[in-house]
Amino acid sequence: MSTTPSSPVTHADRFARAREAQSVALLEDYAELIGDLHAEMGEARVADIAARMGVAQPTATKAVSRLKREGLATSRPYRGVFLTDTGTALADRVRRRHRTVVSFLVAVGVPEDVAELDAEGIEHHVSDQTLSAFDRFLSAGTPED
Amino acid sequence: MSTTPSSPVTHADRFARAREAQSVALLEDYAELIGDLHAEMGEARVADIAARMGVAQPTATKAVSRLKREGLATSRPYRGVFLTDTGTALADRVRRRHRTVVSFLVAVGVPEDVAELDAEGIEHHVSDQTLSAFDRFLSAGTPED
DNA sequence: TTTGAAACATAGCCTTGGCTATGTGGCATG
DNA sequence: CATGCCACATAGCCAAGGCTATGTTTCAAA
Repeated sequence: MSTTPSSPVTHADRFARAREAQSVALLEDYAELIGDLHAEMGEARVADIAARMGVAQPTATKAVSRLKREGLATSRPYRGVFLTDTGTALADRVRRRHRTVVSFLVAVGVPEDVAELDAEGIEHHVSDQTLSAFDRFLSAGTPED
Repeated sequence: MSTTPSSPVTHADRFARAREAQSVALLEDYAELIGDLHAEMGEARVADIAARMGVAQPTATKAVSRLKREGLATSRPYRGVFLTDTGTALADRVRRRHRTVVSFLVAVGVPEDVAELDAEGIEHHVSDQTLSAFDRFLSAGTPED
């Protein structure tokens, strides 16, 4: 009664969604990073992935396995890691979303370094609809751009 | 140039912080929920906690154990769960932050239901500085309030 | 061509946060 | 006052995402 049981979206639903988002967050980050490494140095080595993510090398290896299992990346032993088309699309989408979130936070008065820090966590929970709102806010706020 | 590698705050640092935030996120949610249940029904039973969080009952029990271990809650077997002063303070802080985030999202054009959904994940990654910016934005945007 | 260091893989362990199945305590009701 | 049901606890399992320690490849340099 107190929880408006007739509501289509329950408290529990929201938590379930947040849990879901969190479970794909790391995959998104790894995919984006691999894309960045390819752009910056022409290839993505496990050692570089580990260094950039701030994790031990076996942790990066395990993450790559998960990416492969999800169809986002490919790799052969002792060679670099490559994104599949799906993985590349994901990386691009994540990168764009990240930039939008950071720009948006800065636009509403968050210091750049703080925006960069917070965006890393926030971005994974920003739905398409919210992202659109951010985009609209940005284009409305910078007509002289 | 896209990732400003010369920055004192590295890519890895940001991920570490996001990981940190995620590890306390659930504790925050459980604490807030227990506070809500006390406010709504005078007590917080494990069964209600589980139902609201959308998890099985043993999962809620385990979460309560963690809360107790962290000094946020107390409980005796087969009795309700109670927040400590620290837990209450945390719950209040989380609740206020949640409301601010939702209000802010709505203020920038996100539909209410979507704001509610996204806030559940976003709020845990909003730093004090970013929260202040949201507050400032809200008071600036509603001078007639 | 050998070899040694760096890069990578693998094994095995931990914690967290889910789950199901099953044991136990508390309390209302017959 | 007995007993059955519901609430809760406990045991044991799983996957994810960390870690260290230790094999295995690769490659460049001697």
